Amino acid sequence: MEMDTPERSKVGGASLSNKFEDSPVFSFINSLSPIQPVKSTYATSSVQAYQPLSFSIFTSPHANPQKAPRPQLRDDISEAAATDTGSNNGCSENSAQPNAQTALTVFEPTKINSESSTQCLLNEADKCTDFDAGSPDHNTTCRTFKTNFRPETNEGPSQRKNLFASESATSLECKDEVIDNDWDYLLAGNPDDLLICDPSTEGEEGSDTLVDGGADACQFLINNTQPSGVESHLHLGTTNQSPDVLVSGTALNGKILEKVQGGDLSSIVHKEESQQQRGMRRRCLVFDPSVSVTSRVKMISDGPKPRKAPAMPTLPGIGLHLNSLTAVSTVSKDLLNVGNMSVHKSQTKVLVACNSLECPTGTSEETSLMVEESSLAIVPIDAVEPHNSPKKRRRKADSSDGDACKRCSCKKSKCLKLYCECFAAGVYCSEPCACQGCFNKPIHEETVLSTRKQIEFRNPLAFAPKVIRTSDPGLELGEDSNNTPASARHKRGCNCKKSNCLKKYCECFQGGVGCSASCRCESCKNTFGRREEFVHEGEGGNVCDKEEEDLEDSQEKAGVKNFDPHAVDLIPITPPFETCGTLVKLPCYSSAKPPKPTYTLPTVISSGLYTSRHLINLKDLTTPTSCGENDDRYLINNDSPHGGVTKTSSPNGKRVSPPHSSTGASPNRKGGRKLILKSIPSFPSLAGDGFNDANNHKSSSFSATSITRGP
DNA sequence: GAGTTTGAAACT
DNA sequence: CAGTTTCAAACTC
Repeated sequence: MEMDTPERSKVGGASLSNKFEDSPVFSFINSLSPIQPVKSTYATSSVQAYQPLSFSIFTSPHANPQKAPRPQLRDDISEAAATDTGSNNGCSENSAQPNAQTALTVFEPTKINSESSTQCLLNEADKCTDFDAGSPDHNTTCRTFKTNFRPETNEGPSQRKNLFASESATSLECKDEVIDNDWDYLLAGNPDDLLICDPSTEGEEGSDTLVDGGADACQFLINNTQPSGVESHLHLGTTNQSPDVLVSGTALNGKILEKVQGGDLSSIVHKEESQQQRGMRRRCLVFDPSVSVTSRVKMISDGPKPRKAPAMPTLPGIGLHLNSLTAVSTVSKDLLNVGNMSVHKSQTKVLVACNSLECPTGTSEETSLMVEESSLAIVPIDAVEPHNSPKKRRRKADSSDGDACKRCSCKKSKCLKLYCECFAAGVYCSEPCACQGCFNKPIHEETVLSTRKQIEFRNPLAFAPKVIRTSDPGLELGEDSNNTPASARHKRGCNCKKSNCLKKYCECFQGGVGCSASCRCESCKNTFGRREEFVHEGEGGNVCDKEEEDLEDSQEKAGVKNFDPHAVDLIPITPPFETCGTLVKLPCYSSAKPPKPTYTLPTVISSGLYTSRHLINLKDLTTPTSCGENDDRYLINNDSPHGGVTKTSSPNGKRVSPPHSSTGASPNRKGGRKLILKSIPSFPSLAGDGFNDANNHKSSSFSATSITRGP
């Protein structure tokens, strides 16, 4: 295609990092790119935005892979693979199988919303640019997930560093391998779709902190094929590919699979690196992100003894803070626009970053999940970023469109009290925060933990989610079972007097749940269910239908956005989106009568954990606004005797209700993917049993993260 | 953007 | 445990 030249140029340029010129990778790339590296002129696309990042990995200036003709790339790759097959070139040591037939397909592009992906990508790019590019202190990490996660994957390359979805990525793949950066690349066919840049990954394997280089960070580039007909785009996986195949492919010991798919055809290049040679390091694999994630998770448990993460590793990068995710007020929109999600895994850690378009200006929120064998932590990637930086402020301002990205603004609490939403959510403050004198940072980890412990000692439920959605409220709340399906209740109950539980002052209302018997509110008019009616819920639901209309105005005023539960069906759930967006907000359906489909987003989605060792909070994986059903989607405890999908405790102590039998049947789930977090430690309490509990689950820790697609 | 209102958290 | 104070978010102008 006409695009070939530029792309190749880009690729070549990218690969031509000074640093790596001598590397075999470089050679390989060259072989792939006959065209002399040229400074990329493709600046427009998001890809470009990423490029700096991607290249930063190699510490070289970047070329920008823009729309490179996928086919071309693929072809190149295939050729390279074929060529390399006989060679020791790291890129395709093992069997490159140019033949699409053999390609492993993990990914189903068809269900992904290409536009969304694209858009997200663009945003990502911006974000990358915004956040990372300029932050010398931060490891630039741009991550984008554009793929679907699949639970099936059992194994993956133990350490994957980067997945590049663009041509450049492709070229880089090989290079990387040689370089011994431990990067794994996932090549997604559509460069637009995916781009992951993780410069940080340069650390040695086993390096503890992402900050340090994110040494082992595993990043996935997942990409969605763009139906747009970009035939040239590379696709990962095809619709019908069975996960098994993928699994097997990934399962190859020490083998690196590089898969490039273009359209229907996919080619896979298997790279095999003997573990003896590279130990855990495995190279390029193009595959479904889910696989990656899972693999990583698995690795965590299997991997070398996890080192304690020092300070919170934070990768500045593109990402969506889980926290911010909560802020999304327009769920459906957001879901559609879901940003990216990337997972970084070091031997002992997994970093997951989600980006969403929610942050319009690239003020994206970045959240990273760090997982260690014994712990799971979600931390804002940019947590270490200084607060109040102009950049941050700008972001915050930019997020004015909604709650997205909004974080704390503590002035006196040092972000060490529950006043601080970040702290309360179990996450470190990050760039979007406008706090002053903040101690809620990785560098003050001990202080944070001790404070947290102190607070928990005082109130064991202090860090528990304020709002719990469950299909069995009674179960969650310890209340008498009232059979209110999927109703969520404020765990502690509000105490509103003047807001009538119609404003965000009311935690119940904010959480999109009705007031419960535990509330002490006055003149409750909570549209999600009034306290007075709570007692009647068991009889028929608690929603005040008759007042709904009148209350809608109130909700709107309160910033509560209407959420169309059915929108989910419309949303092509890409893992990233789904993961991010859904985590934040998913429609809750009551088996009976759904509460008014209005949801409010918590300002901060708690999902983090401070400690490297202890799982702190993922509570908002099952965000307050999410229902148990959704929770089930995301949190699954395989260890559970219930067959893997059972009540799982969120890190934040939020319990996840087992999926209803009906859940699977939910139309909404149809075609949906699930993100499964296995064995997430239960209540993250640092002080009490929760802690132990978490430890009990420690073994499994983040055993699995995946999104499964429904039938 | 500044000031007010609100209710949770913290304190006594 | 109750009352008061402190705090930061939510809200209003």
